[in-house]
Amino acid sequence: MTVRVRFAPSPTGMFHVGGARSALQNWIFAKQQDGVFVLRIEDTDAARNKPEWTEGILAALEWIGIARGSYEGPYFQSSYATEHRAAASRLHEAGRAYYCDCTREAVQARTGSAHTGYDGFCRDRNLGPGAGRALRFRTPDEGATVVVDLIRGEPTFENRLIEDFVIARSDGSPVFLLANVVDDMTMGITHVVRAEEHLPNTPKQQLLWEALGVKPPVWAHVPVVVNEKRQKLSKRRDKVALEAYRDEGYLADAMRNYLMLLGWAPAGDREIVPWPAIEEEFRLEGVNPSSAFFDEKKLRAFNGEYIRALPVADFIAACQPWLTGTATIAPPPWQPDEFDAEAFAAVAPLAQTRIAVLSEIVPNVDFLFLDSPLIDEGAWAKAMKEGAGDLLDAVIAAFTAVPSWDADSTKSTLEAVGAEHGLKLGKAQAPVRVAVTGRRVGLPLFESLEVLGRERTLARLQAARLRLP
RNA sequence: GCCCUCAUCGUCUAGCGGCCCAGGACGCCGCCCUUUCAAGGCGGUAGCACGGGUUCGAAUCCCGUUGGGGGCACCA
Repeated sequence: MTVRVRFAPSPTGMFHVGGARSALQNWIFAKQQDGVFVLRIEDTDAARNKPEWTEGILAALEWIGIARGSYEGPYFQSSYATEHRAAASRLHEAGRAYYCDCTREAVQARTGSAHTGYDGFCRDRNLGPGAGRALRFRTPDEGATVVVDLIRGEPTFENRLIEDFVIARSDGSPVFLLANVVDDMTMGITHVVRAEEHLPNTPKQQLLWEALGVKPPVWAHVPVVVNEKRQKLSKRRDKVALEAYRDEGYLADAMRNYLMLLGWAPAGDREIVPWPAIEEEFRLEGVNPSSAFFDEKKLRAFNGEYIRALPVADFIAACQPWLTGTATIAPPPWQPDEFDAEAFAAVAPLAQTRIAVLSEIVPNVDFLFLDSPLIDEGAWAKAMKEGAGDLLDAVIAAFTAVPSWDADSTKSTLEAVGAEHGLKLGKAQAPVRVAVTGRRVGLPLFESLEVLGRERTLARLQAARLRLP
């Protein structure tokens, strides 16, 4: 029997990083088992559904390495309504489900609590279908349901504590618990790898599989990804959109590597691991059952490593979206025709070790493509202390006279000028850096000056000098 | 409240009875290198939640406590 797994997101307009992790885990598991990865869009909730959301899911999956065409689907839950309803009536006909006309208020009035579940009031009233009547699954009164889980062993649930839950609403439409099971059945799913938050649903679903006469799948509930407060990552309060990370300049390779290390570690003291090795070594059984904090600091470190490992040409190519702007990435501050690819290429290797996310490329190189640099006033105040004017005058004169405009020459020139003013190079370069780049920190100064050119350098130095007393 | 579940440095983890007075990584802190900042190199900081067992021996097994998380809809 071939292994079939599925990833079944509901379209919400953004792709949750936790979802990306589940998708990746499913994907790898399928690949290792020579199985099939099925994508199913759970679009039955109209409120959570827009056609373009689906495109977003496909694009996000593609970005992290799950390309369209390499998996089965996407299927849409909404197009299986017939199967869902058929299953519901089969369950009813078999006496495994019954109609119930209790309102939530009525149940609460009887049980006196909002959280004790349904009390089985309509179990034996033999109601037929009708307006205001939902279909409930009759759960066993005795015994226990044992969930076989690759990560958690065998969580066991006492059947008598499982309420008679609704499987079809009073308008006849199936509820998630049922639709999800029926879809998995019709798609021949053998292993369900999903987030731990679904564990409490599992006994109910397993009961449904059994009632429908099909052997339940093997489950694997991976731990949830949490925020710094150890709560499940939520789209409302946390940064969870994969797209947001992508647009900030996280590399897909770094992201997927990091995501896979949440709850799992390869053998040996390794963390940055090539994707093929992860695909080979990952084991669902080896996933740590406790929740994992999504640490953006560590993600950044990973990303920096991946950026530095890029051949320069690839690094330059990877920077393009931030150099031009895209539909979702803001354009840089310079005019498009002011961009000079040659100058950028000259400076790219210097930037490569200095940024952790690609979007940081912009503030590092903007001074090259702007008429005048964006001056950081804080940096200006700090660098332009008394004596800066004199120093700049001397630098302007010396730079004007330097025979050859290259990094070595400007460096030794500034060194000499600085010495005359009793300043070491570290101090002397500060005012020049701010005058030319607008910032206190940045790429190596003299290399930057070389690329900028003598005229533009001098012009900026003079402009800065004019601002000084 | 009920059900389920989890528990090694701040964080992600290695460890699956002796190799561990617990290893790696991120972070943080020093030092070196150095034209700023990075990168790189070197060093440091910090942990087996607690209490009982089991065992010659426990981070590793069992029980309990505490703490955290998830779930309890005619949402998915």
